[in-house]
Amino acid sequence: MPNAKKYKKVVTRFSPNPDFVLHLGSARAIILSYDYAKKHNGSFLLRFEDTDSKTKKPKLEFYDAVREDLKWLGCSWDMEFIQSDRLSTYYEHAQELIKLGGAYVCTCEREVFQKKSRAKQSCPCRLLSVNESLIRWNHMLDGGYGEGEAVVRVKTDLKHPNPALRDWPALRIIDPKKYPHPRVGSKYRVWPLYNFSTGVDDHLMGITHIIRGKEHITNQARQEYMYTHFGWDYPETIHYGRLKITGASLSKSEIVKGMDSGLYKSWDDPRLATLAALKRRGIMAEAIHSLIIDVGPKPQDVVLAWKNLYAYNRKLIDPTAKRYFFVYDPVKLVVIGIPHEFEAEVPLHPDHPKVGVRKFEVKPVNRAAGFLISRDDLKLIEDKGVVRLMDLFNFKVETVEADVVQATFLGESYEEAKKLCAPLIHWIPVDTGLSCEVFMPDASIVNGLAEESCRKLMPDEIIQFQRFGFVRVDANNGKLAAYFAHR
RNA sequence: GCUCCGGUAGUAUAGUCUGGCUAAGUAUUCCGGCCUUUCGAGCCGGAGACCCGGGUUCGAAUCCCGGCCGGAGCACCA
Repeated sequence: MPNAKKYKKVVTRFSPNPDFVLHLGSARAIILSYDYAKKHNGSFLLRFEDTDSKTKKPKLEFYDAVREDLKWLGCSWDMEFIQSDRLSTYYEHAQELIKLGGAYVCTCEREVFQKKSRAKQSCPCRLLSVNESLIRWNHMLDGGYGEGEAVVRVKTDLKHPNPALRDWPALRIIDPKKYPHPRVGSKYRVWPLYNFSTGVDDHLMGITHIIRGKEHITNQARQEYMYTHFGWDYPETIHYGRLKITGASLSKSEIVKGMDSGLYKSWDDPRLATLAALKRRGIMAEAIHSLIIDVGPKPQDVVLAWKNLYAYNRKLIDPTAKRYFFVYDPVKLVVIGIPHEFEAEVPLHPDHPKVGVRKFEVKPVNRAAGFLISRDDLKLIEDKGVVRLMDLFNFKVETVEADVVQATFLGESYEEAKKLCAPLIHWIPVDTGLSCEVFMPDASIVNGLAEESCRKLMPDEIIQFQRFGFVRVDANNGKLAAYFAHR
């Protein structure tokens, strides 16, 4: 953290446009900003940057979605601002800046201005007196100009090598009838552009450290001209690179496209790396937190592997996730020669016996009993010949057909199974089980039966289906719906 | 095209500013072994990297130059 000691109190902010949901990339800005503020006993602000009702139109639903994601991440904010409530503040500062000679109202057509700017020449509007500029400014406010007819420009250096920095636009007119704002409707016609509102707000709100993506590096250079006009000091900045995760798009336009085309049904589709999707899959906020902190704020781009995130998450959930049997794509297993009834007790967590057990009753009829096992295990069974049902007994395979395996009881001893190198498989008694579908990360669905004791699972619980993977319970009413997290 | 920025193992990261203390540390992944009534966890071991080429220097991942590759910006978007 650069120069943290220079400031009485560190203040950081997260400033999203509420036109989209938050994703793993957003988490970088949020967590770094939040953590740095808290580490220095400072405060963390949330500021909605909703000043464009035309091309990046905010949507009401996203204000709350952002708040919820932030809370979920554990990054509570000390103050909240919404830029569409602050238009009068921007107007005051625009007027002041014009008075200071640091800005002017430009009525040139865009192409005309660009041509002049590229030639490093001043446009005629720049040469107007402060008074004339102020008259034009009032004209913007009172409706004398239509959309696109006038813009406030901040004076910079016309000879700056980067043409993007030359006299950048600060406020423009949006037709309030055509493009009403979702919060304030058609009340305002003059709206600040990003660099103006952000620059003014960062100063007014006492932001000391800005942590944001490197796409804002040139914006800093732009804003510094304005800060100089006002006589303000620019905050410390950290610009980090893009964060990507293999296989999942974090690009807004691509995700929106997928939503529009119906490819994704919702913002928390398991294929997406939105915070909502990760949450639904049972990725803990703390896992994302550790990951982001470890990745840090370097300017390099980062392409994460999912396994990396999973490793953080597994460390968190493995100690507490209860274990259950889930037989996917079930196949019947009939075992004959069973000498007596069994009541199997299977620990809910192998490393923590105190958590308790689940019980299974096996009552053979004519010394025979039926079970359901996963089709995946068929090959294993055929290959090995001798297999153990976990925490129950060993059997010898007689025949393996497409939908049923015939077998003979071999013994109860676990030691014997070990000696015979018998593989251990999970199972449930036939005619029991809770219908269950697991939503996989690729949006496919695995159907099967979860053991009876899963009936009492509550939504949001993160459990492990043994030999299958960790899942988060999404819904459980007569039928279990779960989202796959990872192995 | 112009203006910037960056390139350490499969992935991520430490070290780079202030050259030697590091025959490059850590996490994860992968492989092998141990343990374990899960293909989970744990334990032990192993494999694996400084983009390339010059230069400065007694000595360079660290400094300089060139190349290559990647990224960002060049909106009356944020």
